[in-house]
Amino acid sequence: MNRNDLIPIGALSRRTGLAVSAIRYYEERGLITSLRTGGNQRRFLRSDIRRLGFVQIAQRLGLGLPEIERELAALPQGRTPNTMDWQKISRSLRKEIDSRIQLLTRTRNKLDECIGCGCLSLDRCHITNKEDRASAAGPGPRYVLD
Amino acid sequence: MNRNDLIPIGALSRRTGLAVSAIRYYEERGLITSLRTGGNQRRFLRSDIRRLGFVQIAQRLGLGLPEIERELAALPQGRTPNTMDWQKISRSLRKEIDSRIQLLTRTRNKLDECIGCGCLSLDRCHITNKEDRASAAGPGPRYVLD
DNA sequence: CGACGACCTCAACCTAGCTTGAGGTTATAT
DNA sequence: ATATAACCTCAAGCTAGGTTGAGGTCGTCG
Repeated sequence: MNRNDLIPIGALSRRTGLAVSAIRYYEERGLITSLRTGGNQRRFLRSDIRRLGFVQIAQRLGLGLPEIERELAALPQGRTPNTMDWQKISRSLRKEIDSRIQLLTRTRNKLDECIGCGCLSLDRCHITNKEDRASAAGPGPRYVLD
Repeated sequence: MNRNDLIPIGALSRRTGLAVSAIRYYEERGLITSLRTGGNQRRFLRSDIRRLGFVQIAQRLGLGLPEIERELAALPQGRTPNTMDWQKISRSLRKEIDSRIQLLTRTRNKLDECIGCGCLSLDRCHITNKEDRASAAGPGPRYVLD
Protein backbone atom coordinates (compact mmCIF):
# COMPACT_ATOMS: atom_id res chain seq x y z
CA MET A 1 0.00 0.00 0.00
CA ASN A 2 2.38 2.70 -1.09
CA ARG A 3 1.57 6.28 -1.96
CA ASN A 4 0.51 5.30 -5.47
CA ASP A 5 -2.37 3.27 -4.22
CA LEU A 6 -4.10 6.46 -3.22
CA ILE A 7 -5.96 8.22 -5.94
CA PRO A 8 -7.85 11.53 -5.96
CA ILE A 9 -11.53 11.69 -6.72
CA GLY A 10 -11.11 12.89 -10.29
CA ALA A 11 -9.05 9.85 -11.19
CA LEU A 12 -11.61 7.57 -9.59
CA SER A 13 -14.27 9.33 -11.57
CA ARG A 14 -12.45 8.73 -14.84
CA ARG A 15 -11.75 5.10 -14.03
CA THR A 16 -15.35 4.32 -13.10
CA GLY A 17 -17.26 6.62 -15.41
CA LEU A 18 -19.11 8.02 -12.43
CA ALA A 19 -19.50 11.74 -11.87
CA VAL A 20 -17.39 13.23 -9.11
CA SER A 21 -20.56 14.41 -7.45
CA ALA A 22 -21.94 10.89 -7.51
CA ILE A 23 -18.84 9.51 -5.83
CA ARG A 24 -19.06 12.11 -3.10
CA TYR A 25 -22.69 11.21 -2.68
CA TYR A 26 -21.85 7.52 -2.37
CA GLU A 27 -19.29 8.31 0.25
CA GLU A 28 -21.86 10.31 2.17
CA ARG A 29 -24.20 7.33 1.93
CA GLY A 30 -21.51 5.04 3.24
CA LEU A 31 -20.97 2.92 0.12
CA ILE A 32 -17.33 3.88 0.01
CA THR A 33 -14.84 5.55 2.33
CA SER A 34 -11.83 7.78 1.81
CA LEU A 35 -8.77 9.12 3.54
CA ARG A 36 -7.95 12.81 3.53
CA THR A 37 -4.79 14.69 2.67
CA GLY A 38 -3.48 17.41 4.95
CA GLY A 39 -5.37 19.85 2.74
CA ASN A 40 -8.66 17.98 3.23
CA GLN A 41 -8.82 16.38 -0.19
CA ARG A 42 -10.14 12.85 -0.54
CA ARG A 43 -7.84 9.99 -1.43
CA PHE A 44 -9.27 6.62 -2.42
CA LEU A 45 -7.80 3.18 -2.63
CA ARG A 46 -7.35 1.67 -6.07
CA SER A 47 -9.58 -1.17 -5.01
CA ASP A 48 -12.42 1.31 -4.79
CA ILE A 49 -12.54 1.29 -8.59
CA ARG A 50 -13.71 -2.28 -8.40
CA ARG A 51 -16.02 -1.50 -5.55
CA LEU A 52 -17.73 1.18 -7.58
CA GLY A 53 -17.83 -1.21 -10.52
CA PHE A 54 -19.86 -3.52 -8.37
CA VAL A 55 -22.12 -0.67 -7.34
CA GLN A 56 -22.86 0.14 -10.95
CA ILE A 57 -23.67 -3.40 -11.92
CA ALA A 58 -25.89 -3.91 -8.91
CA GLN A 59 -27.68 -0.68 -9.68
CA ARG A 60 -28.41 -1.80 -13.18
CA LEU A 61 -29.99 -4.88 -11.74
CA GLY A 62 -32.30 -2.62 -9.86
CA LEU A 63 -30.86 -2.75 -6.38
CA GLY A 64 -31.21 0.37 -4.30
CA LEU A 65 -28.25 1.91 -2.52
CA PRO A 66 -29.19 0.44 0.86
CA GLU A 67 -29.30 -3.06 -0.61
CA ILE A 68 -26.02 -2.52 -2.36
CA GLU A 69 -24.48 -1.37 0.86
CA ARG A 70 -25.65 -4.56 2.49
CA GLU A 71 -24.04 -6.65 -0.25
CA LEU A 72 -20.81 -4.74 0.03
CA ALA A 73 -20.76 -5.38 3.73
CA ALA A 74 -19.78 -8.95 2.83
CA LEU A 75 -16.40 -7.66 1.69
CA PRO A 76 -13.55 -7.86 4.21
CA GLN A 77 -12.88 -4.81 6.31
CA GLY A 78 -9.39 -3.48 6.75
CA ARG A 79 -7.98 -5.59 3.95
CA THR A 80 -8.12 -5.04 0.23
CA PRO A 81 -10.62 -7.52 -1.22
CA ASN A 82 -9.05 -10.29 -3.25
CA THR A 83 -10.31 -12.37 -6.14
CA MET A 84 -12.08 -14.81 -3.89
CA ASP A 85 -13.94 -12.04 -2.14
CA TRP A 86 -15.15 -10.66 -5.41
CA GLN A 87 -16.18 -14.04 -6.68
CA LYS A 88 -18.27 -14.58 -3.61
CA ILE A 89 -20.07 -11.29 -3.85
CA SER A 90 -20.59 -11.69 -7.58
CA ARG A 91 -22.35 -14.96 -7.07
CA SER A 92 -24.75 -13.15 -4.82
CA LEU A 93 -25.58 -10.85 -7.72
CA ARG A 94 -26.05 -13.80 -9.97
CA LYS A 95 -28.76 -15.12 -7.70
CA GLU A 96 -30.43 -11.76 -7.85
CA ILE A 97 -30.48 -11.94 -11.64
CA ASP A 98 -31.80 -15.48 -11.60
CA SER A 99 -34.73 -14.60 -9.43
CA ARG A 100 -35.57 -11.63 -11.60
CA ILE A 101 -35.62 -13.81 -14.65
CA GLN A 102 -37.89 -16.24 -12.89
CA LEU A 103 -40.33 -13.55 -11.92
CA LEU A 104 -40.43 -12.18 -15.43
CA THR A 105 -40.98 -15.64 -16.81
CA ARG A 106 -43.90 -16.20 -14.48
CA THR A 107 -45.38 -12.87 -15.40
CA ARG A 108 -45.05 -13.73 -19.05
CA ASN A 109 -46.84 -17.02 -18.58
CA LYS A 110 -49.69 -15.33 -16.82
CA LEU A 111 -49.89 -12.67 -19.44
CA ASP A 112 -50.12 -15.41 -22.04
CA GLU A 113 -53.18 -16.80 -20.33
CA CYS A 114 -54.66 -13.35 -20.30
CA ILE A 115 -53.98 -12.82 -23.95
CA GLY A 116 -55.92 -16.00 -24.45
CA CYS A 117 -58.94 -14.63 -22.65
CA GLY A 118 -58.35 -11.05 -23.67
CA CYS A 119 -59.21 -9.92 -20.20
CA LEU A 120 -56.61 -7.89 -18.33
CA SER A 121 -59.28 -7.55 -15.74
CA LEU A 122 -58.21 -7.01 -12.21
CA ASP A 123 -61.08 -9.03 -10.81
CA ARG A 124 -60.72 -12.21 -12.74
CA CYS A 125 -57.13 -12.09 -13.87
CA HIS A 126 -54.40 -13.15 -11.48
CA ILE A 127 -51.69 -11.27 -13.25
CA THR A 128 -51.92 -8.27 -11.01
CA ASN A 129 -51.54 -10.15 -7.78
CA LYS A 130 -48.95 -9.29 -5.25
CA GLU A 131 -46.35 -11.90 -5.90
CA ASP A 132 -45.37 -10.24 -9.12
CA ARG A 133 -44.46 -6.92 -7.69
CA ALA A 134 -40.72 -7.51 -7.66
CA SER A 135 -40.55 -8.00 -11.39
CA ALA A 136 -40.57 -4.25 -11.59
CA ALA A 137 -37.69 -2.86 -9.58
CA GLY A 138 -35.19 -0.34 -10.71
CA PRO A 139 -32.96 2.45 -9.61
CA GLY A 140 -33.75 6.11 -9.83
CA PRO A 141 -36.12 7.55 -12.36
CA ARG A 142 -33.36 8.71 -14.66
CA TYR A 143 -32.38 5.14 -15.40
CA VAL A 144 -35.71 3.99 -16.65
CA LEU A 145 -35.25 2.41 -20.05
CA ASP A 146 -32.12 4.34 -21.03
CA MET B 1 -73.55 2.96 -22.73
CA ASN B 2 -76.27 3.71 -20.26
CA ARG B 3 -76.01 5.73 -17.10
CA ASN B 4 -74.62 2.76 -15.18
CA ASP B 5 -71.50 2.67 -17.27
CA LEU B 6 -70.34 5.83 -15.59
CA ILE B 7 -68.61 5.37 -12.30
CA PRO B 8 -67.26 7.89 -9.79
CA ILE B 9 -63.60 7.99 -8.87
CA GLY B 10 -63.99 6.19 -5.55
CA ALA B 11 -65.52 3.17 -7.25
CA LEU B 12 -62.74 3.15 -9.82
CA SER B 13 -60.26 3.31 -7.00
CA ARG B 14 -61.79 0.29 -5.29
CA ARG B 15 -61.95 -1.69 -8.50
CA THR B 16 -58.33 -1.05 -9.44
CA GLY B 17 -56.68 -0.85 -6.06
CA LEU B 18 -55.23 2.51 -7.02
CA ALA B 19 -55.44 5.49 -4.70
CA VAL B 20 -57.91 8.17 -5.68
CA SER B 21 -55.03 10.64 -5.78
CA ALA B 22 -53.14 8.38 -8.16
CA ILE B 23 -56.10 8.20 -10.54
CA ARG B 24 -56.43 11.97 -10.57
CA TYR B 25 -52.72 12.17 -11.24
CA TYR B 26 -53.00 9.75 -14.16
CA GLU B 27 -55.80 11.80 -15.59
CA GLU B 28 -53.67 14.90 -15.32
CA ARG B 29 -50.91 13.04 -17.13
CA GLY B 30 -53.30 12.03 -19.85
CA LEU B 31 -53.34 8.27 -19.26
CA ILE B 32 -57.06 8.34 -18.74
CA THR B 33 -59.90 10.77 -19.33
CA SER B 34 -63.17 11.48 -17.59
CA LEU B 35 -66.48 13.17 -18.05
CA ARG B 36 -67.89 15.57 -15.48
CA THR B 37 -71.23 15.76 -13.76
CA GLY B 38 -73.08 19.06 -13.51
CA GLY B 39 -71.47 19.41 -10.11
CA ASN B 40 -67.97 18.98 -11.54
CA GLN B 41 -67.38 15.47 -10.29
CA ARG B 42 -65.49 12.99 -12.44
CA ARG B 43 -67.28 10.07 -14.02
CA PHE B 44 -65.30 7.29 -15.65
CA LEU B 45 -66.21 4.56 -18.07
CA ARG B 46 -66.23 1.00 -16.79
CA SER B 47 -63.66 0.15 -19.41
CA ASP B 48 -61.25 2.40 -17.58
CA ILE B 49 -60.92 -0.31 -14.96
CA ARG B 50 -59.23 -2.42 -17.56
CA ARG B 51 -57.24 0.47 -18.82
CA LEU B 52 -55.83 1.09 -15.37
CA GLY B 53 -55.20 -2.63 -15.02
CA PHE B 54 -52.98 -2.36 -18.04
CA VAL B 55 -51.23 0.65 -16.57
CA GLN B 56 -50.41 -1.29 -13.43
CA ILE B 57 -49.03 -4.28 -15.24
CA ALA B 58 -46.94 -2.14 -17.53
CA GLN B 59 -45.61 -0.23 -14.57
CA ARG B 60 -44.53 -3.41 -12.89
CA LEU B 61 -42.60 -4.24 -15.98
CA GLY B 62 -40.74 -1.02 -15.49
CA LEU B 63 -42.36 1.18 -18.10
CA GLY B 64 -42.58 4.84 -17.29
CA LEU B 65 -45.84 6.74 -17.62
CA PRO B 66 -44.89 8.30 -20.96
CA GLU B 67 -44.17 4.87 -22.45
CA ILE B 68 -47.40 3.51 -21.08
CA GLU B 69 -49.27 6.39 -22.60
CA ARG B 70 -47.73 5.54 -25.94
CA GLU B 71 -48.87 1.93 -25.63
CA LEU B 72 -52.36 2.98 -24.67
CA ALA B 73 -52.52 5.19 -27.71
CA ALA B 74 -52.92 1.97 -29.69
CA LEU B 75 -56.39 1.54 -28.24
CA PRO B 76 -59.31 2.79 -30.31
CA GLN B 77 -60.57 6.26 -29.63
CA GLY B 78 -64.25 6.98 -29.23
CA ARG B 79 -65.16 3.33 -28.90
CA THR B 80 -64.87 1.05 -25.90
CA PRO B 81 -61.94 -1.29 -26.52
CA ASN B 82 -62.96 -4.87 -27.20
CA THR B 83 -61.24 -8.16 -26.61
CA MET B 84 -59.24 -7.96 -29.82
CA ASP B 85 -57.94 -4.53 -28.91
CA TRP B 86 -56.77 -5.78 -25.57
CA GLN B 87 -55.17 -8.83 -27.05
CA LYS B 88 -53.20 -6.69 -29.42
CA ILE B 89 -51.90 -4.36 -26.78
CA SER B 90 -51.12 -7.26 -24.44
CA ARG B 91 -48.92 -8.83 -27.03
CA SER B 92 -46.95 -5.65 -27.12
CA LEU B 93 -46.31 -6.03 -23.42
CA ARG B 94 -45.24 -9.58 -23.95
CA LYS B 95 -42.51 -8.44 -26.30
CA GLU B 96 -41.36 -6.02 -23.68
CA ILE B 97 -41.05 -8.83 -21.17
CA ASP B 98 -39.21 -11.01 -23.66
CA SER B 99 -36.59 -8.41 -24.34
CA ARG B 100 -36.09 -7.81 -20.65
CA ILE B 101 -35.52 -11.49 -20.08
CA GLN B 102 -33.02 -11.53 -22.91
CA LEU B 103 -31.09 -8.63 -21.48
CA LEU B 104 -30.98 -10.20 -18.07
CA THR B 105 -29.81 -13.46 -19.55
CA ARG B 106 -27.00 -11.72 -21.37
CA THR B 107 -26.00 -9.89 -18.24
CA ARG B 108 -25.95 -13.14 -16.35
CA ASN B 109 -23.71 -14.77 -18.91
CA LYS B 110 -21.28 -11.94 -18.75
CA LEU B 111 -21.31 -11.96 -15.01
CA ASP B 112 -20.50 -15.64 -15.15
CA GLU B 113 -17.38 -14.91 -17.16
CA CYS B 114 -16.47 -12.30 -14.61
CA ILE B 115 -16.96 -14.67 -11.73
CA GLY B 116 -14.54 -16.89 -13.57
CA CYS B 117 -11.88 -14.21 -13.68
CA GLY B 118 -12.88 -12.61 -10.42
CA CYS B 119 -12.49 -9.21 -11.97
CA LEU B 120 -15.48 -6.88 -11.93
CA SER B 121 -13.06 -4.37 -13.31
CA LEU B 122 -14.49 -1.67 -15.46
CA ASP B 123 -11.44 -1.58 -17.69
CA ARG B 124 -11.19 -5.19 -18.63
CA CYS B 125 -14.66 -6.45 -18.00
CA HIS B 126 -17.34 -5.89 -20.61
CA ILE B 127 -20.18 -6.29 -18.21
CA THR B 128 -20.57 -2.63 -17.55
CA ASN B 129 -20.86 -1.63 -21.15
CA LYS B 130 -23.72 0.38 -22.46
CA GLU B 131 -25.77 -2.29 -24.10
CA ASP B 132 -26.78 -3.65 -20.74
CA ARG B 133 -28.29 -0.50 -19.36
CA ALA B 134 -31.89 -1.45 -20.02
CA SER B 135 -31.75 -4.47 -17.78
CA ALA B 136 -32.30 -2.05 -14.97
CA ALA B 137 -35.48 -0.11 -15.52
CA GLY B 138 -38.26 0.42 -13.07
CA PRO B 139 -40.92 2.77 -11.92
CA GLY B 140 -40.62 5.26 -9.11
CA PRO B 141 -38.35 4.84 -6.16
CA ARG B 142 -41.08 3.53 -3.92
CA TYR B 143 -41.44 0.43 -6.03
CA VAL B 144 -37.89 -0.75 -5.81
CA LEU B 145 -37.94 -4.33 -4.66
CA ASP B 146 -41.23 -4.12 -2.78
C1' DC C 1 -84.38 19.20 4.16
C1' DG C 2 -80.44 18.14 6.71
C1' DA C 3 -76.50 15.28 7.56
C1' DC C 4 -72.52 13.32 6.06
C1' DG C 5 -69.56 10.86 3.11
C1' DA C 6 -67.64 11.37 -1.32
C1' DC C 7 -65.89 14.58 -4.24
C1' DC C 8 -63.43 19.03 -5.87
C1' DT C 9 -58.93 22.17 -6.48
C1' DC C 10 -54.55 23.81 -5.46
C1' DA C 11 -50.29 24.00 -3.30
C1' DA C 12 -46.89 21.83 -0.72
C1' DC C 13 -44.41 17.82 0.49
C1' DC C 14 -42.13 13.11 -0.07
C1' DT C 15 -38.24 9.54 -1.59
C1' DA C 16 -34.33 8.15 -4.47
C1' DG C 17 -30.43 9.45 -6.52
C1' DC C 18 -28.16 12.60 -7.92
C1' DT C 19 -26.57 17.56 -10.21
C1' DT C 20 -25.64 22.47 -10.01
C1' DG C 21 -23.86 26.61 -8.27
C1' DA C 22 -21.63 29.78 -5.19
C1' DG C 23 -17.78 30.81 -2.82
C1' DG C 24 -13.40 29.28 -1.25
C1' DT C 25 -8.90 26.17 -0.85
C1' DT C 26 -5.13 22.91 -2.49
C1' DA C 27 -1.73 20.81 -5.41
C1' DT C 28 1.23 21.00 -9.10
C1' DA C 29 3.56 22.44 -13.33
C1' DT C 30 6.30 26.05 -15.03
C1' DA D 1 6.23 32.32 -7.23
C1' DT D 2 2.32 32.11 -9.50
C1' DA D 3 -1.20 30.33 -12.50
C1' DT D 4 -4.64 27.18 -12.92
C1' DA D 5 -6.80 22.79 -12.63
C1' DA D 6 -8.63 20.09 -9.34
C1' DC D 7 -10.49 19.90 -5.11
C1' DC D 8 -13.54 21.36 -0.94
C1' DT D 9 -18.43 22.39 1.57
C1' DC D 10 -23.05 23.49 1.79
C1' DA D 11 -27.50 24.55 0.13
C1' DA D 12 -30.69 24.30 -3.36
C1' DG D 13 -32.68 22.13 -7.37
C1' DC D 14 -34.22 18.29 -10.42
C1' DT D 15 -37.23 14.07 -12.12
C1' DA D 16 -40.58 10.43 -11.37
C1' DG D 17 -44.54 9.27 -9.34
C1' DG D 18 -47.21 10.20 -6.39
C1' DT D 19 -49.38 11.69 -1.22
C1' DT D 20 -51.14 15.03 2.12
C1' DG D 21 -53.78 18.76 3.78
C1' DA D 22 -56.65 22.83 3.77
C1' DG D 23 -60.74 24.70 2.55
C1' DG D 24 -64.85 24.10 0.12
C1' DT D 25 -68.83 21.66 -2.75
C1' DC D 26 -71.92 17.66 -4.25
C1' DG D 27 -75.13 13.99 -3.94
C1' DT D 28 -77.87 10.88 -1.74
C1' DC D 29 -80.17 8.54 2.18
C1' DG D 30 -83.50 8.93 5.74
